[in-house]
Amino acid sequence: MRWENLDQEPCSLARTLAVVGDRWTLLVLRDCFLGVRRFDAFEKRLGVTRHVLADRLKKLVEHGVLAKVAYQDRPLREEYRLTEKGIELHPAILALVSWGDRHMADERGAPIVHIHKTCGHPMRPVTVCSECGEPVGARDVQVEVGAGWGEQGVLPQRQKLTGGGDNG
Amino acid sequence: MRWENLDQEPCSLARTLAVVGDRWTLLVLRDCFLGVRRFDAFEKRLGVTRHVLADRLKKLVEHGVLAKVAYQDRPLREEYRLTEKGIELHPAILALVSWGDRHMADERGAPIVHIHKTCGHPMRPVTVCSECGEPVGARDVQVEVGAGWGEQGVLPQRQKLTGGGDNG
DNA sequence: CTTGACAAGTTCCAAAAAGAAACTGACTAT
DNA sequence: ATAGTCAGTTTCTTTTTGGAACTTGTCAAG
Repeated sequence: MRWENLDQEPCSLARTLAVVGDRWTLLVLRDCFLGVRRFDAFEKRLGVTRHVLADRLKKLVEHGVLAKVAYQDRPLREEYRLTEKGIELHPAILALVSWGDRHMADERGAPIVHIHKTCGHPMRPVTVCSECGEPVGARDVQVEVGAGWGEQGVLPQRQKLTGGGDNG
Repeated sequence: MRWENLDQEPCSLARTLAVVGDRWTLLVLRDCFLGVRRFDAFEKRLGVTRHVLADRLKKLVEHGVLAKVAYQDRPLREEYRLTEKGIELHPAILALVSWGDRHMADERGAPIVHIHKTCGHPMRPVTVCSECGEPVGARDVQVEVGAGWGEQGVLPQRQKLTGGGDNG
């Protein structure tokens, strides 16, 4: 399968990865959440080549994750800002960061700390169920075919996840 | 910056992406959560080339996200199972899937539905603060340098995110 | 008027990675 | 003997990336 066809897959993860499933794209978005907006700033902070950066920014704009906004005329200069669609990637990025904090940090601990403004404390993200509000782990969810599935494939026979628990 | 140095960055997202920040790796993990364990099964379901699949599985094993477990001798056959470290990627994958359901689905809706076994309802993941339990959005968090930051860089001047709200 | 700086790219080439498809090795079934 | 299964490896071609220089429009200094 090729990258270009990934957004046709009957899988929301594949479709999401068609937009952000690239080594640089998520780092660009991380910087967007930190307030970076300009081409040069992305380049200096990320160490990505201008070539690739231009391509990734263009794709993010095409997918409506970023918007190009002029901040001066003569010469025309444009910066990149998160759209609402882009801002909604925050939970996903937060979850990836949290995993890295837990499993990839060195002995000094997490490189950056997230302060929850509402309560004022350093926080970790916790994933809960939208219906009952209880925390959700991998073993607490069961997957079923939904309306958008189509006819293309079939779910694999469910196996138990490693480490105990019951997955049907 | 090269892919190989990414896990040295003082950023948990970069370090996480050094492990899973690849177009195929997250799709492999998605299938792991669906119960897929064998080389052939991954290949058939993903449409990835055997070459790349072998490479990604090897890297996931090296990083301790998957474990290789023999399921028969003569001939030796091994399958890949999520470790606890791998299982903890579930919130991140769920968040990416949820974004895709919301922003990349066609008119028929989400391809697959997640049922929360504890309460029995179809669910979306909601990210809440570990300290106060309130939902957390991008505009509710403030980023500060933590103990693991080192001396390598500096946080950018914080800008307001697009679409209202106040980010200090 | 010429030079230099700034910002946001584009162009060019060599190197690395990915795609496609055949090949290997240790078996089992017919 | 022949074919099939499974988990890869090898070979070859195409695509993508990394690195670095070049372009365009404008302002400021000398």
